[in-house]
Amino acid sequence: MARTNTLQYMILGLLTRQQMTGYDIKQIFDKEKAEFWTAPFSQIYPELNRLLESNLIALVKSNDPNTRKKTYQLTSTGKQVFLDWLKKPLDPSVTQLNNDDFVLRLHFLGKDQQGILTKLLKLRSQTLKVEIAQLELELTEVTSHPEQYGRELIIKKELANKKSDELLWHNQISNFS
Amino acid sequence: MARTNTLQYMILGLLTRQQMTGYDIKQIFDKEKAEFWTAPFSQIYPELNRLLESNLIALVKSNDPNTRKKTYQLTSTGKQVFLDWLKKPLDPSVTQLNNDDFVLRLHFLGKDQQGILTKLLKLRSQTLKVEIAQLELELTEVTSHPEQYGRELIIKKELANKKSDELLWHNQISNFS
DNA sequence: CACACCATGTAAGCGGTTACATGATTCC
DNA sequence: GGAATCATGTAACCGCTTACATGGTGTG
Repeated sequence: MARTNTLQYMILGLLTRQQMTGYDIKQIFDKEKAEFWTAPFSQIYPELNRLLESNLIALVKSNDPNTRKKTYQLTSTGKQVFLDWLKKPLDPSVTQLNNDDFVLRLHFLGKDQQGILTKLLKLRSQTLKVEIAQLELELTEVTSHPEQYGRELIIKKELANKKSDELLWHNQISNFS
Repeated sequence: MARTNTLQYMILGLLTRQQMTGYDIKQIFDKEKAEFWTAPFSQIYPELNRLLESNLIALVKSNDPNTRKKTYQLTSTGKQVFLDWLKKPLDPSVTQLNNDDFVLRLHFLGKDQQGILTKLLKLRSQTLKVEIAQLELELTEVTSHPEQYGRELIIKKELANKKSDELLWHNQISNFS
């Protein structure tokens, strides 16, 4: 899924909710895994140290001196970097939004950010329409090849999913306005 | 997506259709990309040489001596290795089948392999039912957290997709019997 | 006192991406 | 004759997985 260090933004995103340890982050990844993301400790801890190094997060001073726990919080730079990432698809130069990038961002949006939310839904909806048109074409082609029956089923499945998604986001947008 | 050298099986699968060059394989990957798979030349060519080394594929002797083209065909060992991979989820010890593994296999199944096809559809359908039940639970939990509105939408989307898939495979199985 | 869980890491290896390199053939 | 396409590779890098390593805390 990942291309440009997605884990970094997932961690920053979780830290916008509240301060956490690496262990806490792993718990949340595991719990919310099915919908979007997972990562092992061997990826999380080094990443936290890199984020610390580049001042996107900072250690929370503990009042308990005998704990090994390292609790992290966002710095103001970190907040900004996360927000920039969140809004990146809304840049005018970006004309499409794939499912992974979409879901990753959606995960961190609440009803309070309805502006960004609506724009992302619209962009994703638009991308889906293009993809649906493309798949309709592929479907008409593949039905003339009975030996590719499995592939035909895959296209039908993908089409059904994308149509269902498009309808869901469309209705969501209507709810807001 | 891949865990245990999936590319290897994709190449073998394509070569069950007909003999091909590495260049041909890339073309097909690009054309059928949306549904399942893609790979750059830098991955394909080394993989072909590895497959050649382990005698799963063989060079087709060319009657044109001045071409650089290398056309490959499956060996009998290669055919067997591919079939074993295709049927692996049908092993009694395997009780679930994720979407990636399912789609990858489905892609190479025609109406002539209805036996394997039906079994794979049933296994996938069964896995989906479990995942749907899990997501229903998560949905009731998340609705009490209005700040996680985005996550709620993701769960709704995933639920709709999985229910749609389950219905599609269910109907497919009925068609066959 | 054992077992589960809390808590933080390092090392090796592999699959996949991006960039680089080379040269033939075909079509306008 | 230039551009697109055919055709086959190598090298460097990076993210991710698996395995390994260590030790504290809480509960039955």
